[in-house]
Amino acid sequence: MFSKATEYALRATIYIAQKSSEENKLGIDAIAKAIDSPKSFTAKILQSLTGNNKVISSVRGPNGGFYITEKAKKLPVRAVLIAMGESEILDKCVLGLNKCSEVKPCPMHNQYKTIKQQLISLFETKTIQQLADDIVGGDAYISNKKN
Amino acid sequence: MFSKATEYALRATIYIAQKSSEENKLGIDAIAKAIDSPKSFTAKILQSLTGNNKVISSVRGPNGGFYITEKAKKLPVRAVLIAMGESEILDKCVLGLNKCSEVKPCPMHNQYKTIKQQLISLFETKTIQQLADDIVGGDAYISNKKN
DNA sequence: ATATTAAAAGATAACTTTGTCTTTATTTAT
DNA sequence: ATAAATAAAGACAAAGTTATCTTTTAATAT
Repeated sequence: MFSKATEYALRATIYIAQKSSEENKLGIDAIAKAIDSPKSFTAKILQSLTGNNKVISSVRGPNGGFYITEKAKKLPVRAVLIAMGESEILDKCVLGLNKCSEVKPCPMHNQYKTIKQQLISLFETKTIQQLADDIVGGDAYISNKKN
Repeated sequence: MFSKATEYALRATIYIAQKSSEENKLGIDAIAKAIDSPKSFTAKILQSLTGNNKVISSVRGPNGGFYITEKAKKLPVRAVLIAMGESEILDKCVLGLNKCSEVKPCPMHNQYKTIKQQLISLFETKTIQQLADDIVGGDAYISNKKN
């Protein structure tokens, strides 16, 4: 569904929300290892999330690293997609028609529409915080390792 | 959601189902023009659909072209995804975790699962014929042109 | 101030996807 | 048989994505 970059962005964001705080930041090595992603590529991706979009925060230097503010934890998961420029794919025509709409629907439109709405709603209502909490609570996992 | 190639494949298949028959085949020029896709690239894609997977049929030479059998029209839309090797994306973990499952769910899993099931069901139950009929009946469109 | 640490920024490479063009093979019509 | 039409096959090019490595900048600790 999403690009590798966005998958890593989602995993990294959730991991940072779960493990870090402003007092206890995470380095790129720890993050990449935990979410099983290529380190340098993940570093690049995190830059997309720390800019103006501001899903995660970072500081350089000793004891620096990545963390997420309490405020940002309350952002919907879709904020990550927006920061990665991949939010539109939730809303795109499944046949790739740019004219597809209520007045000129593609033959999949009407049935696909209701699924799309659920997708959008899911990414819009779920917060980063909630996902992190599921992991802390032992109800979900984010490890991708062999064991 | 899908690659350009798969979008073109879906559009081409639906168009062929709508406009052609074994007695009245469609050339690649007509198809590419109708679905607004790059001609040579579309030709390549159609080759993927005419092989063993056999969603569409073709014959070379004068009065040759592409068409679809009545039997193939009854295939689910997912047959096109399978032929294009993109059927798995309907079933993939949204965070890209290969370990994600009922017993070890990612934090999106439980809610995303129900949406995925609807997606799979949609592509599994809708047939190529049904989509083509919607266009013939004037209830749907497949043109991507400016007007 | 200086050294150290860690992210930011930039250059580049490998791979994949998208797209084009040319040649070949096959079918039909004459 | 030959010519013409058309898809199949193959080689290639352009663009985008994924990934790595090096250099720079900023923050902290000493």
